[in-house]
Amino acid sequence: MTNSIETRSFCCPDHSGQAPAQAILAQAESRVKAQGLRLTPVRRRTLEILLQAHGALGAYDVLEKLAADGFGAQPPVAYRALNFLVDHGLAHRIRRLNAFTACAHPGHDHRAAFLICETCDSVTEAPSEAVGTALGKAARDMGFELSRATIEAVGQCRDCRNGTPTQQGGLS
Amino acid sequence: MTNSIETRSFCCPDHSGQAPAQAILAQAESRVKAQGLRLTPVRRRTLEILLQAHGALGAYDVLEKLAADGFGAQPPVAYRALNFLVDHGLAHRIRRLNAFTACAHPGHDHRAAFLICETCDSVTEAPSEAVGTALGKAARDMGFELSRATIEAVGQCRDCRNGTPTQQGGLS
DNA sequence: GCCTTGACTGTTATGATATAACATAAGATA
DNA sequence: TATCTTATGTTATATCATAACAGTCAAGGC
Repeated sequence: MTNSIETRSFCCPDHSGQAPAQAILAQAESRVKAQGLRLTPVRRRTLEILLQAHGALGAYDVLEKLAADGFGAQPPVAYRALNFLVDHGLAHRIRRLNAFTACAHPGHDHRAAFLICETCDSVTEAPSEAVGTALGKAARDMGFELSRATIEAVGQCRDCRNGTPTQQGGLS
Repeated sequence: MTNSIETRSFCCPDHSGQAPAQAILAQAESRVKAQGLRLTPVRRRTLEILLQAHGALGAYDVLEKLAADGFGAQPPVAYRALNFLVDHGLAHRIRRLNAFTACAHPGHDHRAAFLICETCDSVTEAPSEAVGTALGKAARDMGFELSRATIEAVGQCRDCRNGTPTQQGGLS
């Protein structure tokens, strides 16, 4: 493996270094507090785990890491923390993978679209204003009032198309 | 329950009568045969079950009905048939619901978007050319080559917004 | 301070969804 | 019919997710 952090540019550019993750954590902390909620140790650690992962993690992967850190070792521990993060815009659920990923752009509400690479399993959040607009229109044309949407694309990421596939499924 | 078939106009208009379902089955038969494949009894019956359902059905719901008809009663029986239908464009998988629904427009390949009503659980296939185009562009801008996508919207359907909610989760 | 209250965590138990692996049967082809 | 391929059925197990309840902790009122 010759993958320096620099060669893995496609997946999670925002997470690659230490600083951005710290920044996101701090941002999450204040954002959550502003809503009168608490970023408790489990929740904070869960977010850290997601931020450190390049790609999405299953709930049981997260659970394993939480348990190793001394938190509870039963599924509800992980699911509760993950659902909290998802409910408050700090993480996303990737349904196709039965997995979760940290939100790359917390702080502003947004419709998210995900690009899932079949070769390296990376999951990238793509800007999706236009997609959301188109979907909203299609729904409205059918008399449907849209509240939220899941948009997940499967294909091949830039790096893998360029012949520099990297294994990014787990922690870095 | 006073729901005549007519009042349930939002969900699956194409499936509501007997004739369209028969037409879709016939179309499926020839389409599959043209590809050198077979629409075997389990597969055919599975498609019928999906066509008769207003809304999406879970694999175990389908399995139960198949078993009642004398087919195998173990999960792989249902999953194999369902996966066959999905792989050949005769059904769709609704990931948010862990469920399956018959394709409303078989015969032409298309990107499908689904509108899932939170009130009555109906699942409607919406035209999604524009959504697909927007998503394709967003992906291309990130160097991602898109092969297929899951687009699922959650909200409230026309009937439920108009105050005529109907229970449409299962068979008619 | 300390007590109440509500939110959070941990645990047990179970439910729901999905697939691997292998044996048998049915269709197609020569 | 012999053979090959595809499909079906079964057993067993993997994987994902939640209900329900008991104990714990933090914040605000007294």
